[in-house]
Amino acid sequence: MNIENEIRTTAVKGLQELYQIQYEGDKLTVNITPPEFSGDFSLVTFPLAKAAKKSPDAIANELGNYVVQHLPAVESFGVIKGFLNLTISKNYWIDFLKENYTKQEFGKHAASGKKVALEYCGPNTNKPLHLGHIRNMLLGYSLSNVLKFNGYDVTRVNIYNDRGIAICKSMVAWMQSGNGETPESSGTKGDHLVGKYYVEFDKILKREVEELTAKGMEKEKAEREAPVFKAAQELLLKWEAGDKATLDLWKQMNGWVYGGFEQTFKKIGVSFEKNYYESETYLLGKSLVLEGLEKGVFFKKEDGSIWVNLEDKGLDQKVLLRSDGTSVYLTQDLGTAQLRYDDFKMDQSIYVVANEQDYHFQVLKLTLEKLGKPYTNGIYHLSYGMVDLPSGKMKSREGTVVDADELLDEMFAMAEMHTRELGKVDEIDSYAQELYKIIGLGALKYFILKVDPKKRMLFDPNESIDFHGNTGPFIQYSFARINSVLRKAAATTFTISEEYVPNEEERKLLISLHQFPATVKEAGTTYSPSLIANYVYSVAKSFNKFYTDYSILNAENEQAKQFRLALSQLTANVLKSSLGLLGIEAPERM
RNA sequence: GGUCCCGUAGUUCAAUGGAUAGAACGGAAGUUUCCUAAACUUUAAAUGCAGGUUCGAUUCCUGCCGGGACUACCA
Repeated sequence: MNIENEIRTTAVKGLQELYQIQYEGDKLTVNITPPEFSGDFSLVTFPLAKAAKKSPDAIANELGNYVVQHLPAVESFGVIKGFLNLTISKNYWIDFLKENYTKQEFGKHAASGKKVALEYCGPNTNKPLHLGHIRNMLLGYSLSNVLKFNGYDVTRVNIYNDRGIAICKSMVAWMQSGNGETPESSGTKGDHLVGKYYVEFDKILKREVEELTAKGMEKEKAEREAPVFKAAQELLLKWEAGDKATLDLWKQMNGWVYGGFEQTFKKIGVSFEKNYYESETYLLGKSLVLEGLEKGVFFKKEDGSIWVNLEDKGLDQKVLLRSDGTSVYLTQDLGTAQLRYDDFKMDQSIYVVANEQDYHFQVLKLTLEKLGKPYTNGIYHLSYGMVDLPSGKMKSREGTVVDADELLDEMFAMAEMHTRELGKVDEIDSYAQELYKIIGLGALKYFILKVDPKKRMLFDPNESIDFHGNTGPFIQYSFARINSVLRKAAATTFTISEEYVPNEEERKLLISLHQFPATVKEAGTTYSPSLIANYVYSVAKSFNKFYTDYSILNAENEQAKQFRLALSQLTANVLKSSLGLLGIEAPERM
């Protein structure tokens, strides 16, 4: 139990004994005391004034006395304008350091037995991954790490939107103008090759629409009547009918895409334990819809289409099966949800999907609820904000997407450039290529993960991602520097004296490190890796200040040296763990 | 039209209803015989507008202004 919670618990007892009032511990406000006041933690007494029928200052004094008497870790208190500032005894901090500095995984929770399935990425198979997918993947992967750290049994899953009109468009264009091009024949990455023909489809379509409108046809009609569009629709029908040639080409082109995706996943450092494919779940979805129709929770219209009515929930009627019996997006998602539950029987199912699909997920949950599915309540949509460009939303058709592979390569090149500029290559040369990747990825991942997932964020391709200041490399550098010191110390255990009195900066750093477990816990319950990013930055900053102001290896005496080495060790562990939770590697040197 | 989200320094991001709204980049000025200067120090600079609730509002409520998303028998 951390000290903050002990303060809460003790204060709750105090309120009961002093004023006979019942108060819930988590409703008490306990913060780290701002630097301009003396004390370590502050309790706000204003909200208690009414119930206790006393002034905030009087409560603060009485409660302060109570806490000091009943909680040995608290040695003194001060009261300023209704704020009760508590000072933790130095022995508490010394013991805290002693107990934890050797733990590689300080703060990690034991397994709780709770199962979580976490879906992220969810690409279409007709074009390469872009910056939007990068935010998605980084969030999903990081969150999976955080939940594991907090004791959950997490399975990472991906869902491929591998069927439908989009992939048919790429197929048609490839048949018309591909001349048998393959990734091998042209040396093009598979997903990019298929994406090229998706763009090609649009070009052909545009040309044909122009020809038709020149002959006097209206634009909307021309878009439907264009031969290439009709060909794509026919291909979709053939696919649904199980036409062998169509299925073979579909499998081949999707195979190219999966090969390409696999490379990108590896490059960015994410992975999945299980893949789902909509082509394999839509039939199950259909059967669920029919099941609902039989139960009378869905209804059929005259044209044969099947609907769910969500007007009682403040939404609309939504189609579940088209009049021709084919399935829609929602149908597939119903099937996927069921299949996943059958596979894992998980307590919670998290979907990392952009907030443009908020409405879709409301509908999905309510529809599953109508079907009476027991796993409905465990579904959580982590709705993250989209990545915008200065010009607005990214649109693949308008060519304004930031390609994932290109961005990653740019980051690696930037990392190399910065490292060379600083003249650091010589010492590390054989390790250099690996290091550029570690640093480049560190910069990119931190840049994205430090932003609150729920908020949309801006990416300006013309402004390069920083390597200085509040960035991934800053934290990586702090870690590398600590490591350098620890290497020179050439020891892994240190003798911490109970007599040692930590200075202000050491104390501040200790408090900061002490917050690590609580921070990770909160990041998990709020699904916000950004909390960890902001936290680890403050730790690194705190350490760097300490590092410049005090010498570790040449400390004024042996006591100080041993204490500082242990403090450095714990800092290194926390930095490494935090970065690891964000999916960022911590380099031993840079 | 309806539903939902967002407006914080020049820019990109922070701030469970709590003390003087924090950082970073960019701007200005400094720190290297000493553990890695991708660091550290100093400095100027912000809550869209108007009300309300509260001891206290960037945070909650209402209205307005501005931006965005969703509202397909697309996925």
